[in-house]
Amino acid sequence: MATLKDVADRASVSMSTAYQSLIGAAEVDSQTQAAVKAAADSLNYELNITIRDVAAYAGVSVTTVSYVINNSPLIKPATRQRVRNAIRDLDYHPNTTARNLKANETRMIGYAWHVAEDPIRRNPLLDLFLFELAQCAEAHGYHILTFTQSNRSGTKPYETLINTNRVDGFILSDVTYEDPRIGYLIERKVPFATYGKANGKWDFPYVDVDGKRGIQLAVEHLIARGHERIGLISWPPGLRIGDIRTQGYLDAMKQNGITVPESWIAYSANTMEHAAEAAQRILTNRPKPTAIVCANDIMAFGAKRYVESLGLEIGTDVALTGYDDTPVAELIGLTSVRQPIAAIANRVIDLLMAEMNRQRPADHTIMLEPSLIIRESSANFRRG
Amino acid sequence: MATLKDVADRASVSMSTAYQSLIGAAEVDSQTQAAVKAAADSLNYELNITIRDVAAYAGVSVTTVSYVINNSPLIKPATRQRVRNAIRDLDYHPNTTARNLKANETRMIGYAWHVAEDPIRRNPLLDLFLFELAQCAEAHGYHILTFTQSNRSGTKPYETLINTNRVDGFILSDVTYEDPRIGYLIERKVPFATYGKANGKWDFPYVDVDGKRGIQLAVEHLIARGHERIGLISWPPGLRIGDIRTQGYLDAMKQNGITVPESWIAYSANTMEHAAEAAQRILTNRPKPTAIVCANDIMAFGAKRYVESLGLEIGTDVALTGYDDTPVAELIGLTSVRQPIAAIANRVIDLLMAEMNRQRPADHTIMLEPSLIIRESSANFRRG
DNA sequence: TTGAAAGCGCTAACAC
DNA sequence: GTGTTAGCGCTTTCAA
Repeated sequence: MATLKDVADRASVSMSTAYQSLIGAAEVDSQTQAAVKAAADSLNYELNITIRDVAAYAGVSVTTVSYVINNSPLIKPATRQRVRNAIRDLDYHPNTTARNLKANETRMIGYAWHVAEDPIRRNPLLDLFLFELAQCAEAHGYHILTFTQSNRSGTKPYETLINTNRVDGFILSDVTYEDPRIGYLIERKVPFATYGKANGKWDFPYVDVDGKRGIQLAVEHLIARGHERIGLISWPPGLRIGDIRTQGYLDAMKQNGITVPESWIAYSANTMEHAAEAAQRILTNRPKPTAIVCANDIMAFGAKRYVESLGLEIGTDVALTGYDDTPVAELIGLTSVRQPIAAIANRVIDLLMAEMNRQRPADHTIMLEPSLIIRESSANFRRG
Repeated sequence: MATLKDVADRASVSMSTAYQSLIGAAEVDSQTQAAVKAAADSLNYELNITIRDVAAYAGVSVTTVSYVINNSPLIKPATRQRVRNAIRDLDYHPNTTARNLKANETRMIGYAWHVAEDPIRRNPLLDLFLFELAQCAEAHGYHILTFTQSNRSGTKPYETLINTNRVDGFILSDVTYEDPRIGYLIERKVPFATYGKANGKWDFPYVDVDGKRGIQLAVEHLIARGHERIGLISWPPGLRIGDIRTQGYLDAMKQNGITVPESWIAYSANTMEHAAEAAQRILTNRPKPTAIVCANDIMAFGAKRYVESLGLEIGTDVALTGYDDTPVAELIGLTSVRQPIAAIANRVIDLLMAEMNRQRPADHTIMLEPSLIIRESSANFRRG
């Protein structure tokens, strides 16, 4: 392949003129432009500025240009300036692929989220999380490659991406207790960091949010508002996240000296209908509970439906809290526990960056605090 | 850098044994393993199977291996099989970066969505859309690079990605009337396809959903249910998408011989509060409208709030329809217009693939049909 | 039908 | 401080 210099030489113009001509700049008269274009054609040259063009333009070697690009302190200021000017004049941008080949890296981070067949198990916070993730990654010179992963695909998509050198590392979310991806990535020695903790047997960097604390915030808020008979709707025992939230409720109640009869707790599948039934079971207690804490926003929504079907008012007759602070919580004025999405993304990227530099910090398991967003659903308690 | 063959020679074992030893296979006795590892160490070799290792293992040249990888018909079946075995035995995977450098492509597609400061303008369907996008791209051997783009960033992020050879093309969504990204990409001759139409002056491939038709579906459904006095809540005129939906309503009413007084139409900003006020304005008409069509789900939610505050029942006293079929619509039983997300993603990727092969089909502007998801909010009409 | 070798654009050891 | 040059792993022309 010919270079820009070859074209310039053949057309008997400066490299600058050749470049200007090829980009069709108005500064160059049309006759010269035509001559240069003819020269380029005859050499079968297509405009594509490389490090060699910059070197030729600046009258230095490619090494020098490379050093300038990479901010090496070796280069004399005058030379550096000359190269910088060349880079500017030719609008040069280093080719990432070539760099990556040389460095054997991609500066790409793989991320997949779960798409369940169950439509209710969607990912309402994906837009926020992914945006933050991408932003943090970009701040470190990386980009996010989003790929697909069905429920049954296991480690396959990860394998492929690693084997074809598509990514340097991964961010995982929706981590399960015995997540096969974690074992696999550890074995393959591929850097990764997760949002969510696993079983504790593996040692790997993760960020988690204190789910116990989240529920405690909700319970304590209700107690402060004067509630004492507080029910709980949560997932049936066995699910890590559900167990943690249930425990948070039990702990908070105990700490406040409230004895919880079994009938204040109702387990529910993750649908409005089941949650509505769960609310019904709780509210048949006498005396009737005045508040219900829910393990997520969907369940809270179901509970709300049931309460309103009784002709009672949410926030006044029965207080309600959710979890996750999904858009629906804002919409229906539901007090909900918010996870610090931006902070999670930041920290998990930080952890991954450390992994990729093969320097795992001592504190590579990070626990973040949730916060309670108070809305109308728990605002005004009319003491019965 | 030494090759696997060098290591095998130094340890006086076969390449197969050398490979097995280095991956720590149980089949190789520990003494041999140690010897091979020592040889690798002394050569400063790190296991990394390249096309040259495969060639050496199969006793052919790299050219032959390359041909096999790329399914060239030139290779004799026996040779092909030998190479295939070598690839299998060494678990070889071609390095994508090297291929990309050679081919001057990345097999990456850039995609960014809008993240507005306004939290209500979130992207509740991103999880679906992005998943479908990634899936279709992967079927073509491409991956999605998600990057960030604030409201004010204009074409900058696109520029950077192009200049650094990060992507081969783009998918755009949230396209505005005079979207600067479109002009820029056309000028730079970078392949792209959009979800959403622009002003019509530019010629580029896009997929759009017939918004007029969507509203018509809603109106016709309501009329079929016996409604005649049907109001509309939409964005104030001037927004492309809003204007289309408003027009859909006007057309459908006209086609059904219903004259629409101005007071049946209320414009609203995209919040529940404004939509509630809009609903109020509509419902002060006498005789009172029995149904309200909304330009999106958020507005429908606001309208629902107002209707219920009147002690009226949605679906029985006042029918309501939304648009977008966001998760909230399902949750509250809102009849809503659904865009065919999977089909959109499929078609837009198809269009982009064609662009990247520099072969734009004649039908490169595609209009897809929405569908109406009927739920309780328009289910039972009690004729006044 | 297969192989030798040039080269994609870049980095960095080594030489001067 | 700067230049020469050998690769990174792959594809592909040209030759045999």
